[in-house]
Amino acid sequence: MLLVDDDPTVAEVASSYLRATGFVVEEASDGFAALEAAERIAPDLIVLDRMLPGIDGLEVFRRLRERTSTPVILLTALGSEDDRIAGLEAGADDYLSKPFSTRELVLRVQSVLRRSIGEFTPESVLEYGEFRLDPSAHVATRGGVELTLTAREFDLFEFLLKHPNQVFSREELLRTVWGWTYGDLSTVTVHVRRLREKIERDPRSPVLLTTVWGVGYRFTMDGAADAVV
Amino acid sequence: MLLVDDDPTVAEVASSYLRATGFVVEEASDGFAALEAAERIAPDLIVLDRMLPGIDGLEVFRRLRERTSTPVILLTALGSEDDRIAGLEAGADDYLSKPFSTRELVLRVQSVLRRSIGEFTPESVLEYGEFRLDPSAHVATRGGVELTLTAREFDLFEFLLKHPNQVFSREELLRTVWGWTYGDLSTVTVHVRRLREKIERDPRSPVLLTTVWGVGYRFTMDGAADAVV
DNA sequence: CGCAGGTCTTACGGAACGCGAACGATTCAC
DNA sequence: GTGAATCGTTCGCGTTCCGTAAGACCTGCG
Repeated sequence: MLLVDDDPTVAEVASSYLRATGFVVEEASDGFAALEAAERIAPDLIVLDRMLPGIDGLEVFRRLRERTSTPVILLTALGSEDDRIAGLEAGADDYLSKPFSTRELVLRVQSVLRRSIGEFTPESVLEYGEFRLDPSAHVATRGGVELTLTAREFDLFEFLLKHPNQVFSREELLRTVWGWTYGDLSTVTVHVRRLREKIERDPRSPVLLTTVWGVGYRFTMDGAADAVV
Repeated sequence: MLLVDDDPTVAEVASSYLRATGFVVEEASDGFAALEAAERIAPDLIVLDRMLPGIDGLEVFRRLRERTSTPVILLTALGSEDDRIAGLEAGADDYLSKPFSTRELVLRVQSVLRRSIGEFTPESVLEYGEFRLDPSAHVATRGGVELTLTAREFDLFEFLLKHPNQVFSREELLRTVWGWTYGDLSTVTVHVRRLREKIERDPRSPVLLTTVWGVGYRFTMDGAADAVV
């Protein structure tokens, strides 16, 4: 997969998450590099920012279309419906407006790939200890017992499971899981609490989803039943 | 393949994309040229715009049907006027509403061709648990008992049966089952409700076709007769 | 021990969402 | 032409979820 975005932050967050999902991601930061890379690696999918230095994203898109039929997801700064229509008319396969959550991006990517290639997508089921999480079915279980998570809780849990033993600040979580660039950090706090309520044996003293004081949160599997994959 | 559209932009983008995919594409920009070309080159598939100068697309379609059984994909401008999509369902092999992504078009083209070639392979019957669904005969049964589904309900059910244990957003269903690029999402809601009315033991508390709050719908077979997978 | 900043808990209002029912419009069968 | 059937839409209602605010609690440090 080829990811084209001139904003290093967006590129880094998005690509790391896509990689964690199982995709092989190549990056490009401008139009020329994008065209060159598309030629070189022949990706099965291209995520393309509309606003690019040098050649405009749409122009890059047109040139791509001249020689290949690779699916393209278009990213744009402002999410107006007009842009969406324009993008679709130009032939983009899908469309996403910034800022977007990583979940949204992965969903679109999978949807497009599912349509173009078939059933296969790298992310099938996520397993970690006694936890099992199936994003496509949106089902989470602990030891076979289903956990009823809300959409946000599911996203948060999914992200943490994909990046275990790693500390994330509230800002980071807000950016990657929520897709916000700013916002009330207590939103994260509360959702972490609610998630704990559902996955921890004793939510009062968390073992899995722990607080790293002054830094953020971390998901770990310390428990005895650590038959990790 | 014959592509008929009076809009040069659409024709150019679509045809170049189809060619990049590997099809041999002939173009026509009005009804007469379309009929003439259809006669001359005997294409294996025709993509036909509904709105055409001179003879209307529908009229072209009827005349085509008089002398040949070439598969036809109809392009319609949604919302522009009273579209008789429902009535065309019987006649056209598929239809797509503008604006559409070119990839969507390619997918439909491939699907139609696959169908027209493998038309006589009787193993297109879909079975899942106690459900049995025969797309070619348009008959659905549950435990041998026939379910009287409408066209839309059948399409929806067919899609869900083909992709069990997977969540689909309303938007996704609208695009894949209805062939719309955008539209009223409550359309999906209502049809899901109607379908539930016919396949669920207790439609009030669905077991098979469940709602995933904030995400979409999912078809699952939890029931006892689960000899699947 | 007391303070300050960070974290947890609870509660609440608004918004989003899904559901049900019903209504025209249209089509098809007779 | 008439009536039944299908389909897409609309509206009101109840529910669920989410984000924020406010206070209590905890941790680290002087």
